[in-house]
Amino acid sequence: MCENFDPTKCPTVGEMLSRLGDKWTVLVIIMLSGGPQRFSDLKRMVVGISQRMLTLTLRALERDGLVERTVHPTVPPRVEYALTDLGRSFGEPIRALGGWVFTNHDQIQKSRSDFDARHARENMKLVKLG
Amino acid sequence: MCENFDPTKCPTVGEMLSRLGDKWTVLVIIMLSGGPQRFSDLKRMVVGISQRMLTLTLRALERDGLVERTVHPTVPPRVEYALTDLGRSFGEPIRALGGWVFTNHDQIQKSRSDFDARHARENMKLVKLG
DNA sequence: CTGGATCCAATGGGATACTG
DNA sequence: CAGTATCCCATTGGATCCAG
Repeated sequence: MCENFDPTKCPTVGEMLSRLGDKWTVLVIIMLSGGPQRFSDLKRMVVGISQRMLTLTLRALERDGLVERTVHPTVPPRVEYALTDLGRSFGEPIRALGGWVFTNHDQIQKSRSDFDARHARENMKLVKLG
Repeated sequence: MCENFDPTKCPTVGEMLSRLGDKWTVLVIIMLSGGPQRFSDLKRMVVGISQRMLTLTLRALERDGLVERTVHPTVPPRVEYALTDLGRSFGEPIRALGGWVFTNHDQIQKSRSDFDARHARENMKLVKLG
């Protein structure tokens, strides 16, 4: 991947992969792909996320320019988060990845259960009893 | 991503994303994309990886059916790792992702430095001195 | 050479309480 | 409502030692 391109850009690839690999980023992006959302609405939509992690996730996405944060100076405060053009374009490779997993899901699952079965048999030998 | 597809497959998407987000998986896949490699060769190619993490990474990839492990019963032992067809096809969405980061690298970096500059200014206010 | 077992430090992330 | 600060636990990953 880095062979044909500027190697100095490779660390950024690693950083974006780490971001994708964290527990919440992709879910938040998916939820925002339907349109802007308020903080508390996102918290409700992304089931299981904590206040803290939603804040951290949104800050990271904002810093990378994938999400735009808009504060409406009303009372009570109203803050909206929306995908930027960059954020929306990011959805494309993500969907490609998701599509790959969907199409190959069964093969992956079969491979896993086969592997686990093989490994279980190997462990049986060591027990020698039971 | 999950809207139009079988929702039971979504956890697998999360698992594969976590795998991609770990520190070594993508690098190992890239190194194997040129052809089969021995354990110690991989350890040399993937600079900085520990024995332990190379083992864990390869096991995970083998379990998912992306990598095939072949033991040649010689002495000293010779073990080769190769991408399967599934593993090679996985490279496609990964490259798409990498390509996206490469093309948008500068915009991401600019967004980050802008964000950091803004945030630095905000923090200055709190210091009130210096 | 391949890789399992163990110990340890760093990080990720949840629960809770508090603020503007 | 939209966060920030703190505490705490689970997981990740590096270093090292050991074995087939």
